[in-house]
Amino acid sequence: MTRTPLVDVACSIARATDLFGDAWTALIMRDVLAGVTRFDDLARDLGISRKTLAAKLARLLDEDVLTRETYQQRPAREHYVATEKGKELYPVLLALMNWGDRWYAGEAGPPARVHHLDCRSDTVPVTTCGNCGEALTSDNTTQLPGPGGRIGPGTQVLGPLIASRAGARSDE
Amino acid sequence: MTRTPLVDVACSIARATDLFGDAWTALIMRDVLAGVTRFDDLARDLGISRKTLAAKLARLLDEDVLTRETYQQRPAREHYVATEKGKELYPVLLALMNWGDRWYAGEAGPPARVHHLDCRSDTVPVTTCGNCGEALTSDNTTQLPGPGGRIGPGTQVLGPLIASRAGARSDE
DNA sequence: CAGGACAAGTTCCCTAAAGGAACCTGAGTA
DNA sequence: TACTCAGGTTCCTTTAGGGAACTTGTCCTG
Repeated sequence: MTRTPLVDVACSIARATDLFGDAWTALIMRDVLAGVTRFDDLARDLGISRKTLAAKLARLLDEDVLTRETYQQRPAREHYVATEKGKELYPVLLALMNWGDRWYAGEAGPPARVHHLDCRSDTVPVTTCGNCGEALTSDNTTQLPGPGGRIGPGTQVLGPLIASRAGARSDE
Repeated sequence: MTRTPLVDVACSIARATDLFGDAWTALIMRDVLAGVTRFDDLARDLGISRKTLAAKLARLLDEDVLTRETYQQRPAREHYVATEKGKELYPVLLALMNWGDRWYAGEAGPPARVHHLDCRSDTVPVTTCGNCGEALTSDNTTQLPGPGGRIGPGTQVLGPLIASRAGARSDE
């Protein structure tokens, strides 16, 4: 497939997407965070080919999103556990799930509910501003170049966009 | 590649992932929501092959995430605009970007900042409980089967998981 | 009014990543 | 010693994605 390597693109979405942007990684992380952590269970639950699963897990270990931990000594078995970095993918999963629920839940309603243990109620995740707590939307926010900003594929948007929001057009 | 069709799996993450879980769709949506809406601009900005871009856009139109709108009459040109459904993907992008920033921003810092227009400050998105407003994490939430729940690949987790959080293991 | 520029795709060929399914290996345990 | 199970590998085939050139319909300019 010769995917364009997105890692070195100066855009955090691109970087995250490079890892997370395939059909399986999100589902693997969902399962791992939900407690399905063993190779065979993952393979069975996801219906993924064992080969692909092995590759994905290797990548996730490599990226330090998952670690392998021994969960029993006698026949020495290991399973996969989310690291801090892995756990922080949870908001991404929630957002994805929430969107899927809103737009694809059939008449039967969403297939799963998220229950917030602290307030003891089923919850709908809302992405809010860390400052004021208000919900963030594409309309009430703008992207501005940050300290690490630079021009390159996938970021050329920044320059022109800032310059003029309307007729953005990057010459090469 | 013969990807397993995830659409009919009873998991909203899977459904969302089926559309969103490829390297490009997230980046296309980022650009469209940021104001890069024309075919050529997208192709140039993303460094995506025109063929793939055409395919992705067709899919997004098909899914009603984007619409085509005429933006000038004289040489009759159209561009792509996010629908309501498309705009609601924004939280997913924010979560992805936030994660990328936290874990992949180099010494230079994140490449872009999100500015919240309402409170006039650069913001960090937080995924919170729609009820109590507290931040949601994988530790303070559980997934419970919803009204549309059913067993199948990618959802088999629900049964065992609910039954016992520890030794989950789905027999077939 | 011919020639070039643009925007927006489409077509062709090639490569590599995903799927399927069988095979492998090392440690219990009957 | 034979069997089972967890956790992977290996081999082969299919196909989405990359690159880049080609196409079509409209302007614009000399």
